[in-house]
Amino acid sequence: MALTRDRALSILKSKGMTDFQIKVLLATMRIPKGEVVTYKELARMIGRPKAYRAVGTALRNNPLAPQIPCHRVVRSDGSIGSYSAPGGTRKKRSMLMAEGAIK
DNA sequence: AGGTTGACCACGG
DNA sequence: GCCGTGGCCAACC
Repeated sequence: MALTRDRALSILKSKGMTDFQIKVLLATMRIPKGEVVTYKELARMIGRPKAYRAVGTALRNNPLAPQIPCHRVVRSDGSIGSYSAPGGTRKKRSMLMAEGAIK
């Protein structure tokens, strides 16, 4: 069963996350399977176009991976980026390949 | 209140 | 492709 936006919001809030972190994670939820966005694009989506570095810091604490698909966020130069959830960057790459998002 | 730490970016060399 | 440098921003100590 898919995680609804409202349910995610209440969980994240109960974790004591900041508004910035919550906005990042909610925006990440909107990335469709089979697509990727960059950290920079994600920053622009939440109205903080220059906070792309902080976006990475926020995703690092994603308590709902991979239900909130932070593995679909990659670097602007096309490289994979990192992944702190169980399985690490290797897992990130394999999930993206399984979704057909990357080579 | 100030310094440090990152799942980053752009530009060079 | 690699590495260094300066810039950026939120969280953390």
